[in-house]
Amino acid sequence: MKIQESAENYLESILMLKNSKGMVRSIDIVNVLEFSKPSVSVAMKNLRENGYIEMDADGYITLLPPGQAIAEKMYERHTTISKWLESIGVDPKTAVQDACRMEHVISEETFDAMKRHIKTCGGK
Amino acid sequence: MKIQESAENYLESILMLKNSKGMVRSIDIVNVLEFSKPSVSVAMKNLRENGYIEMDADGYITLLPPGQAIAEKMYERHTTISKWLESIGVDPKTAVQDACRMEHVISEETFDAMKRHIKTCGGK
DNA sequence: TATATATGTTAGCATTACCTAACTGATTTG
DNA sequence: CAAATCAGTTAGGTAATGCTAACATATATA
Repeated sequence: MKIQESAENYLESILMLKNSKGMVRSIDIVNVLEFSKPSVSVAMKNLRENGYIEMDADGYITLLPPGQAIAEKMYERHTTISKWLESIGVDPKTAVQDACRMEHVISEETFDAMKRHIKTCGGK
Repeated sequence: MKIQESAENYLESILMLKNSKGMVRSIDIVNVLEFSKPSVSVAMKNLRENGYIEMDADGYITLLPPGQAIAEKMYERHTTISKWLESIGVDPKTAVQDACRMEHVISEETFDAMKRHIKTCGGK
């Protein structure tokens, strides 16, 4: 199973929720992503069946190593890109929205180049 | 009909083909995008039915004003982003690939900010 | 206790966007 | 001229990703 854009997004959301409130259930993902409960339920089932997450009897979700790796990668891209967009004058809300799309479509090489560029060129 | 990412891509390809070789038929799009003939045929049918393109009896394609506008917008994004990525050290082939994805997902506001940023900051 | 609320699931559907198989019709070529 | 090639289409299929309806449970509350 090649990891899909939507799966990357769910994993990233799980990590962000874990960071912000410790424990994560499907309903929390429903609330942040604003997808329907069934959509999230099915997505979690897929992530579970493919070894990206684990769920205990109460529905609490843990990222397994492969899921954690993807989540962290997306999270780094997200924060880097959205902060950079803000620094060059994009409205914070738009910056987050656009970072959310860009983070899934760029190559490793492009992201590395962007990081180097931001370091030398900053938001100036 | 809200314009879809794939439609944006087809329209952009039509414009690029028109620029490079004057006349455009479906088969030319098949060759550059490497999609199947039926996929392109159906996509052209949709663009035709929604007033983005026109086709003469011989299958030669013309961009109608709404299609032209979208094509030009995507083309500008494409060239701006891919050149910028190259300028910050991304391999030309990767730069084009990534620009091809990014151009469809960013907002007007982000693209404008990127253009301003490139002007002041260049590739340095 | 009866009901309401919260969480999660299954089943079935819609859309987007690609695919292959099989066809038509026109033109080119041996 | 017969056969091959080229361009395009129609029909039907698949995968990803969302949706609603309906239902199962568990817990909280009037």
